[in-house]
Amino acid sequence: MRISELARQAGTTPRALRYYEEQGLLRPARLASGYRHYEPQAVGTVRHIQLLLSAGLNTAAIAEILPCIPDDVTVLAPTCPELLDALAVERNRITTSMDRLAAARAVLDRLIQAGSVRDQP
Amino acid sequence: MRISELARQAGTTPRALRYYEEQGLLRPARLASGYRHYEPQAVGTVRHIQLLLSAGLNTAAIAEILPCIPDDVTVLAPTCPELLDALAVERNRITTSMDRLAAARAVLDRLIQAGSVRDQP
DNA sequence: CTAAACCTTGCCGTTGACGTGAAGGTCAAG
DNA sequence: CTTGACCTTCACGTCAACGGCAAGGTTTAG
Repeated sequence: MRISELARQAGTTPRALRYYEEQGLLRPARLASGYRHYEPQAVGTVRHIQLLLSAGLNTAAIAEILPCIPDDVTVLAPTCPELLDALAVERNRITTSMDRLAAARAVLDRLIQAGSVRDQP
Repeated sequence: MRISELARQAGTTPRALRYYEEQGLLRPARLASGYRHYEPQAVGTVRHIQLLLSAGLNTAAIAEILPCIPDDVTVLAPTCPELLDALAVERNRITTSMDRLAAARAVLDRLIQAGSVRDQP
């Protein structure tokens, strides 16, 4: 498939896909015309990228982790053991972020609570 | 207290505090010399700002919400009812972020699991 | 065969929360 | 009274993940 089709199926833009390639996250084949050619499994790969990006990982971290994520999401292939540390680091980062989000949400919850109670004294 | 002392106590930098003021989050008094003068409670305010920033709120949203957060965190003063919508919007944003983080962490967990199992077949 | 709809590389623009000097005023210690 | 550690206001720089546009090549429908 070509870049626009992949973008459509993965819910992103061609520009983003070229950026991912520039960052070493994707390595599409090239047609004789110079056009990028993607395998169907690239859809899943891009979805993984987006997921990890939305979790606050940067492209460098994803580039390190991505090779360990198998094409078939349901079958976890033997991953790279030497990356366990990196994985743990990112896992901890995510947990820390979640804790901060929970704390911030608690503050908002208390404000919402106080505001709502005011309407029903 | 002056700006560097506040920065120290709140765990940030003078530059950030000036930025917060520029964005309308802080309104310190001024000495005759032109120096900014902060009340001790500003420490808590800055901590709230940092918390909300780390939760993904931007300074505009915080500027809207911050006036509703009382100095004494344990005593929730009557808040501004007209901001309940804005509060709910941010709350939902946070919840969405937490969900994404959880999903990403689950992916990492499965990779870590697969990697660890490999060492104990 | 031509026009529309793709694709390519290249390169500058954007957004948010600051960092980093520069040029100068202020204050406490010796 | 001077030195050094503060402080002030500009104002430009940074970083990440793209957006957008230009100038050109390719493919496909009619």
